[in-house]
Amino acid sequence: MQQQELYKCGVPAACIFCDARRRGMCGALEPHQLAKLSKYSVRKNASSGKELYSATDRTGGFSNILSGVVKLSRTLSDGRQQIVGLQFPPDFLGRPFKSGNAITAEAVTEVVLCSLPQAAVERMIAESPSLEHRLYEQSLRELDEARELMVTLGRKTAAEKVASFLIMIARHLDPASQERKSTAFDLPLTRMDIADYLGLTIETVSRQLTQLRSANIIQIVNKHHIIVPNLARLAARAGD
Amino acid sequence: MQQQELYKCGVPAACIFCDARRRGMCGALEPHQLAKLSKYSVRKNASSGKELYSATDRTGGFSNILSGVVKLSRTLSDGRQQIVGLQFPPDFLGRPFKSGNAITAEAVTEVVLCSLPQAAVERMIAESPSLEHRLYEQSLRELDEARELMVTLGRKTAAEKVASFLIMIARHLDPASQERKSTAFDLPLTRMDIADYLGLTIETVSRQLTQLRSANIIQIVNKHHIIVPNLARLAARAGD
DNA sequence: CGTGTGGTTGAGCCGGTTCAAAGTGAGTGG
DNA sequence: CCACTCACTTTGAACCGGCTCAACCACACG
Repeated sequence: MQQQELYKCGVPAACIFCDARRRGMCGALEPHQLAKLSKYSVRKNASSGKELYSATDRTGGFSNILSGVVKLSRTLSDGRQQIVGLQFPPDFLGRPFKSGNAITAEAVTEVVLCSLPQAAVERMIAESPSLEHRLYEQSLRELDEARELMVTLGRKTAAEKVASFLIMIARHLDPASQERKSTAFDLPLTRMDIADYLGLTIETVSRQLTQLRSANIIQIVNKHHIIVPNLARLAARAGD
Repeated sequence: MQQQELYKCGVPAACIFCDARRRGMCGALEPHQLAKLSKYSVRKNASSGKELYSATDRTGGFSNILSGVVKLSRTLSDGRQQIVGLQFPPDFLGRPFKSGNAITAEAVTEVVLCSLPQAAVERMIAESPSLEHRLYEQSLRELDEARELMVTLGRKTAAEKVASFLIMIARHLDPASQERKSTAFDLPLTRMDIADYLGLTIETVSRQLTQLRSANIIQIVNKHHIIVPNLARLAARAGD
């Protein structure tokens, strides 16, 4: 078995079945590096609403998201909030090197993290170019998604925004849906979060969802569970 | 003189006074690497409106912006456009590794580029971790700016958008303005570009600018030249 | 000059917000 | 098991910020 071989090669027990090793940043590490890093790693659970790191408290260090969804957001002084990114497993959470940016990360569902001290990660980055390469690739992916969202925020109508959002969620929660033409999933976000993601109000989000339902493009079975019988028909409403 | 020493160390003549070497990606290279790369480099000029690379044509390779301003934008099928990033010297232009993203880069002013073939850059990235580190840092900076813009697009009023935009431009064109409290600059963008950056129409941009002028927060001397006597008063209108 | 391109200003409209009220459903305690 | 609560969602009605459409202005260029 391949897994046993890997184990023999010195992969820490906790990492063997970890998604971060298969698809996340830990995949860039040699077994001995992984062993070193895993000495400092701590498994953490956080429930919905838990702040994982914030503008003020920069001590949060870094983590791999093992399960759940995390939102990155910025809040203006008068309380207006904008979600500027959503992170799914096995994304890496945390901003290497300093940044003046006041961004908050918060769990939107139950979340399991593999948390690492900042110093250990930064040391490992310095000595492992392939780790830095992996992180660079993630930041480029985040940049692509950020630009996608900018188009949505700046130039799409409310209806197009909600359709785009549903497609984005489907892509993340059910990657295989590309091949098939239908999908179903549980929305990990509340209406409030969706509104903060799309630059809308909860009322508008709600209205657009019921409109998609009336047009038979989606079925809403219980507020969070959505069925999309025909992804192409949904995509046709996304505007791009 | 330091410059002479560097020259003795084998820095190519064309690179000696180049900003990309002092503050851009070339600063991460050893003289011999720089010499190698500069063999393939071509100085290019582009005038306003010139497409530097596009969704379809991915052959454009990479370049350093030596002077001028470049916009990155995406256009929806019906013509709606959103600018998703502005790049200033000595930024690096081009998306390493593949991306499904259909983003276009276009000169918004006269632009001078130091253009490099894609293969040469990717080879150099592979063998120089410090180069990749430099590029990673730029992508993190772009990500910070992208998120800043998302807040602007999603949650700010037209007046706040325009004020935020002016502050961003001041920061890039006159970095020393932080220390002083006033500044003046030539807007590198047309009203149309500003509108596409802020998710507004040209009319709204124009109205907000005249409103800032009426409030004596800015002076508009000739459509593009703006004077900001008191940056703090402008910042107070930016919303955050 | 006329022509064209980019910018400004005005009037009316509309998509999305605001404010208000009612609906839904999970959790809790009697 | 039901009644009660609380958080979230939906729906309705009125309002308003930014858009649309249209006219005019400024200035560069032939």
